[in-house]
Amino acid sequence: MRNSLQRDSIKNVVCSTKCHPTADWVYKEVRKLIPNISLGTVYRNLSQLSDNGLIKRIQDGSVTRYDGNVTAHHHLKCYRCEDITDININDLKLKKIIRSKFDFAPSDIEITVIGTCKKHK
Amino acid sequence: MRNSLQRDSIKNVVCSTKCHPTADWVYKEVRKLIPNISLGTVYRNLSQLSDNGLIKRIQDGSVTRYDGNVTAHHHLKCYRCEDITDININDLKLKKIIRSKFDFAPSDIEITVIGTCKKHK
DNA sequence: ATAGTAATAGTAATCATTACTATTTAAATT
DNA sequence: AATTTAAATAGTAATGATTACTATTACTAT
Repeated sequence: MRNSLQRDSIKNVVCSTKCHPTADWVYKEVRKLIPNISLGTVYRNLSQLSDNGLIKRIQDGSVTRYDGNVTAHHHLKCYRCEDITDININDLKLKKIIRSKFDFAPSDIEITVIGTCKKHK
Repeated sequence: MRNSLQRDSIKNVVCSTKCHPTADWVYKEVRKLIPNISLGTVYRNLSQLSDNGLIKRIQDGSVTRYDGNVTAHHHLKCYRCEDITDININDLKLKKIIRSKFDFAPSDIEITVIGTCKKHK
């Protein structure tokens, strides 16, 4: 993977927000820095960056979002404000149960909790 | 919601498989019974059925799948065979942690475990 | 400096899903 | 049983997100 200003900017945009942006949001932000960047370039680089583990791809219903937080974590999604928040949950016990009870070797666990956040209770 | 042969057939197709079918798969199956059914009818009814809690909508990456199992459950997804299996996990403790630690009122928890199933270990 | 090739901009194509519309049909009412 | 009403349908067009294509540009190894 060769250096490019476009990819650096895309990575920076994703990594300097906690809003779990969509490709389109990233496109609009990056255009402030590189006005003639192509939408295809944004998609290609978001894929490439997540394939290489430099950012994370997360699925929010049918829309794909990206996350600069690449450490293992899970998500809270408030259905009132639509905000997605990163949380840390110890899932070692869960992994153990999956292995023993279901004879399944887990490589990744995705936990999304839908509900109402403190701002909207 | 009025009776219709189309909707009944769609519901039957979804409920008599464990393969978590996509809209297109359902369309192909239902066409064996109703050859001139419209794809739009399949989409509309799948939405309607899941909005009314008669089937479940599940998100598999960017593709939407449907599940005739409407009881609370979670999923194992083998990345070798792509199979999705329903599992029961007691998530009461997790809900408690979410409430107390993150001050978040969970209404639904989605757990997807990605890994390799017993057939492919 | 040059060569080789990855990356880009711009655009077209794809694919899943939704919207539209004239017609059909379930089922409530007479 | 005939009539009415609105929900549902088939067929098709439109949408929106993502991917593919291609000529050109620009990293980087030699």
